[in-house]
Amino acid sequence: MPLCSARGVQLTELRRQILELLWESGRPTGAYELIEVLKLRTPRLVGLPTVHRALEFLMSQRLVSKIESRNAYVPCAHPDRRHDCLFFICSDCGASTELEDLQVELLLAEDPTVLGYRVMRRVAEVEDTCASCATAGAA
Amino acid sequence: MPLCSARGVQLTELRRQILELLWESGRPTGAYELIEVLKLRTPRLVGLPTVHRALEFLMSQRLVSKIESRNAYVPCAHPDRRHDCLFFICSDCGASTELEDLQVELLLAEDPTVLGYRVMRRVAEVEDTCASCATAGAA
DNA sequence: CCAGAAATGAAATGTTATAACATTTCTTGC
DNA sequence: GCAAGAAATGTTATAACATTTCATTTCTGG
Repeated sequence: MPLCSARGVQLTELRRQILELLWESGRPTGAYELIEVLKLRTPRLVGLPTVHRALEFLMSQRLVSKIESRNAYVPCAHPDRRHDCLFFICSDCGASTELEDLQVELLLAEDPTVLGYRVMRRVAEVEDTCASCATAGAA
Repeated sequence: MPLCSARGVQLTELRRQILELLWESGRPTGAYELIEVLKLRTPRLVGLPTVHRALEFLMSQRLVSKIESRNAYVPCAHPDRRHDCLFFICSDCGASTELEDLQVELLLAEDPTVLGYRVMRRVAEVEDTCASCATAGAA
């Protein structure tokens, strides 16, 4: 059974399309860039708020994450599980890797309760050149 | 010996003033808000690029960190040591707490090298209501 | 004092996100 | 089927955050 109908929400055409674009892109992609690509593929013109609403929906369903340090969005590999990922972003090519790290998850979950925080949202991002870009740069 | 002169850089009047404001504010503060407060205190009118340049300088000296999920800035408690902090941000009152967490630091530093990343920049932010706001809300 | 470097000022523009309201589309009970 | 309500989308305007560009001032070392 499709994930969205199981949750009682709709993965509409637009939302599905945006999610697809994010998977195809392979790197964190901004809302404006998504609009540009949509222009090339569909007859209708999609407005910026519409895209943001779709992204917001996709994030609420854990199908997409926002990379805060880039103001960009990436598809999430594990929408079925509630967990937090660590994102690695290459400052050179912009590619990102999602790492499921149980230790980081645990730490980010436990420390704040000591401080009196109950946690809803976690952001963990790391940036530098990835292996292939570092190799290319050294050559 | 003052930290900045020891490093061969200048903590000018403007930079010092902005750093002070951040300490006084007690919560992540945006560039536009800083300008507003500066208006009230100094005769001269400070432009947005000027503020961003000052913030950039302060960040380069590890005197200030940017909270990416808020587009806001906080003073850094440990400018003398190169390390990474975890920030807790209250979604209610907006207050932030800086936590020096060696475990998180270690994890964020080691995982990426496995993936072929060399790390320069790390972002770790956690958000939810702090203890006092949670208490106030429950009452 | 002078020359060069560093820092700041000012105007315009770029980028990202949201508010407010109208319209359309999709269900759902009848 | 069809009306009523909910959900989603369209549209315009505006808010919020950041950078480019170039001119001017201030500082610093010789």
